[in-house]
Amino acid sequence: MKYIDKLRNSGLRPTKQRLQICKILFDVEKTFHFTINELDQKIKKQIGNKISLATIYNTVHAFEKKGYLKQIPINSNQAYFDTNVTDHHHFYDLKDEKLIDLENSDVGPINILKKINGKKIKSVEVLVKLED
Amino acid sequence: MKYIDKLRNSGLRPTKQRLQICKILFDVEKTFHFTINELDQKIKKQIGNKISLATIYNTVHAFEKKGYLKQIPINSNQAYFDTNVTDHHHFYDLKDEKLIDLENSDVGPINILKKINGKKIKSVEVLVKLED
DNA sequence: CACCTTTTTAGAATCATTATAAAGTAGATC
DNA sequence: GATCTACTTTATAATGATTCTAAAAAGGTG
Repeated sequence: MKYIDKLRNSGLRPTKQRLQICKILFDVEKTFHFTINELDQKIKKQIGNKISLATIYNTVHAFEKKGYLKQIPINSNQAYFDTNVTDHHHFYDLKDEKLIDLENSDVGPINILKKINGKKIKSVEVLVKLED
Repeated sequence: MKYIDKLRNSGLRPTKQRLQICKILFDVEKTFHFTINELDQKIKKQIGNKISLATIYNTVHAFEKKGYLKQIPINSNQAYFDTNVTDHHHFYDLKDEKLIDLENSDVGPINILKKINGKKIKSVEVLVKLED
């Protein structure tokens, strides 16, 4: 029920596929990071059936637009998404290609002094790359 | 001469193509941001002749590895490189898809409190996304 | 010059992502 | 619940950046 309302309130029809993806993404204790490919695997394993890749892309992008997911800026050959949409940062382990959350309190306040005319700040993201 | 030495000192043979790319990347007052595609265009325009795309990729990656370039972490369909390898940060204008330098002094010190066992910090990069 | 290694190159291959357009479904209206 | 319309899903093709391949070219050393 909760996801039906969530989707309806965002102007997204609560289709079977979207509800299944919601279940996988949001029906867990902890937030997590994923790629489209990893999500596809998870759907196959947990739901049994398969959802078309195009639908997965569509849904993830729709959720991102609605603010239910965010994309994490890293140089990778594929896009990483985060179910934690609160203001926080990341470690990126270059060797394992894994992301680790960095709480805001682990970084401290960041005050951007420079201003750009006519533009406003949408987000401030810190990426800390790790090596061995 | 200076680029010949620079390349030799890094264990890279100073080939015609590498020297031409050095000229374009480092023979200018200001540092700048570029994509492979933009670099390719610039080579065609400034040098006249064409360097194979594969060579441009190879060279840029070699220079990155040697620390003469760095890649900027943003979510884009293509990789952005920076000729400024000093410790600094970026604005990313989401509308224009343009990068703007953010000096360290415009951000202030960032102290990462969290430690990850067995890993050390290679870089700390701040990306500030801008919207209208 | 002769030799060996590194580099360049065109073109093919790869792989994530996006577009297409046909079939299916949700939700409103009667 | 039948009907209609707009929104979704889907398989598949298309795109586009990047990487691979393997043959030709060039650098460097003796």
